[in-house]
Amino acid sequence: MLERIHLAIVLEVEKRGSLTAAAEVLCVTQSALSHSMKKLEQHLGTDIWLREGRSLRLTQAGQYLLAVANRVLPQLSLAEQHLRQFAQGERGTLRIGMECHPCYQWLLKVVSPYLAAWPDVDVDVKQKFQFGGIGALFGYEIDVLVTPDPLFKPGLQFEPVFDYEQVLVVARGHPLARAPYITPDQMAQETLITYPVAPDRLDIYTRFLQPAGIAPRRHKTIETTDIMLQMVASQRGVAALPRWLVLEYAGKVDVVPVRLGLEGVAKQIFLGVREADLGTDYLQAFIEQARQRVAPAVTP
Amino acid sequence: MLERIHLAIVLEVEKRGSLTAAAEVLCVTQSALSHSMKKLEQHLGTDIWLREGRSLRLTQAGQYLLAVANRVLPQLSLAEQHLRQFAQGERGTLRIGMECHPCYQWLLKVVSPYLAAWPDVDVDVKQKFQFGGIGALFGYEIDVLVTPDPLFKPGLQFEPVFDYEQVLVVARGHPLARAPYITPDQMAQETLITYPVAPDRLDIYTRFLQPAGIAPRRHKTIETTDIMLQMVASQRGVAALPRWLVLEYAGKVDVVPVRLGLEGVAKQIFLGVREADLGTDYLQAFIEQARQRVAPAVTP
DNA sequence: CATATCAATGAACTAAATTCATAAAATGCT
DNA sequence: AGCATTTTATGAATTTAGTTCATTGATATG
Repeated sequence: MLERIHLAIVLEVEKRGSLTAAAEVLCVTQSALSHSMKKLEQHLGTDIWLREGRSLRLTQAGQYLLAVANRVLPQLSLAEQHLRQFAQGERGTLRIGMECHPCYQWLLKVVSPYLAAWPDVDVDVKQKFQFGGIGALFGYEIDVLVTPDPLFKPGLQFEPVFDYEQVLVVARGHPLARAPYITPDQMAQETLITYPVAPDRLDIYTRFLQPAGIAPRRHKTIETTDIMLQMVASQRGVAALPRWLVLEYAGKVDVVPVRLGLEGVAKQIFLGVREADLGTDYLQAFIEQARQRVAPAVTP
Repeated sequence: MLERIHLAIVLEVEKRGSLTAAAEVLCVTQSALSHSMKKLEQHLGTDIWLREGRSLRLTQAGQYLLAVANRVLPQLSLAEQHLRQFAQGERGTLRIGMECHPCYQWLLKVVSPYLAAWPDVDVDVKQKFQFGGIGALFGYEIDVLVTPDPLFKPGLQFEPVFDYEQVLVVARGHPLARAPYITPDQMAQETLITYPVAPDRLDIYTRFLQPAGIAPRRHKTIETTDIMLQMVASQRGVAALPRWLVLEYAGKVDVVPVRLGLEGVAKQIFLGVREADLGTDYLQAFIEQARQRVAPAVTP
């Protein structure tokens, strides 16, 4: 079989001019090279070199083999280099899962400096998971989960990366727009617009309406934040979003945030990872990057 | 070191789904594969597979390695296939040396069917040699020498491929055009046009003029056959060429052949090769092709 | 013409790969 | 649930392959 060593020998002999010199570079004896190549020649049924006195001259087959060596050997050493980068966590694909719709805006701000700092790492963002975000993490579908619901299970590690307040968003002209805060019963007359997820995963239900036994007049779902806010601005309904996100849109869309209840609804976003991956440099670096961006930038 | 076998294992495990199945295909035991890959993993410092129960799932590094395998392995097997073709003389470059200017026309007729029959063989034609045609053959500059002057030396083999008559070419309106043959003394008044080679390699000198102690009035040299015949047609001189070549040009240029002396000058063209190369299929095939074209085609 | 250098070669040796035997874990089947 | 089967991992034994050593023959070099 044609092996890597044969290509290396042909290349090195051509570079150094003799078997003896090549042997030195390859850290074996001249005899070893002679035996190796003789075996290859027997296997192929053709000589690689013409033996002219005490020097070697490539045959046509040898010249071809040299061309192959020049082409293939760099591919192998590059592959090894890349694999070593994988080993040291300097290269890979970071697959991020999102279980928190509005966090996308925040994620973009984390990802862009991260990509600059880790040129050999690709980032992939996924939003749909067959068995939920935790399942995707366990099943190696994703490497990081961005979620407001940490689930402390063995093998996983969750870490809070930022706190924010979930608020009600209403149009500037809305009757509730000037209230310091709203009470659950005030929602009974409103149309609520949310992302299309189960109500038990929406804080406005679990932490505001359900405890008071109130339901909104109507409930519509919309996928994208932009359209959702357009709808709110045009008085088609109200929505619940992070305060920082509302403030970011303040200049573009005519909406205002209102506190949910006297105390407000406080939230945390967590980054979940597999404990086994904690040694991976580029993953650690991502968590670090996310932590630094603890206060989401707000355009006043 | 990353070896061919490692790539083969990764590829085959992915194709068959298990180490055990791959081992069977690769004709070794499952244990051997397990040991091999463990060693590679230790060398690289990263796992190739995630061991999940009794099945293997590629890690990111593993997926990369698979991609490398898919790219590199075909290159290696193609290289082996080509080398085996070199070995069996089914592939190579046939470097032809020419020591006989007018033979070029003949060569083209041999080469074109040859190339069609041997698609994996390249043909290269050379006309200048530092140490003469024989030297080029010995020095592996060329593989075949087309020459009218065989030199029977040990290690070389010459074979006649065709006979022809060297004739004088004169314009149709030339005084000698109607003679059945010319004598050396008739040349004393003529301008002789030849290829630019030493006179002792021109038959008209060595076998016609010199024996009679005659020299032509003038001697001009021209590189190409076409121009040479144009010159002859326009009465600027006479030339010596193979009869078949003159007949080929008969339709296009107004020249006629005249025998040199009563007996004419008979010539043979030989193909010279190194004896060591006689086993090479594509070389043998070339000689065979040349032999079949023993009578140069003549357009009447 | 002596000396040094280089490739080839056979035998001895060494290291590496492979097998064998077996364990541990997990899947599938009754 | 329990048993048979399948799969990977592992340590020791074995075999194979590769390497070195010692030497020869050929050929440049001074």
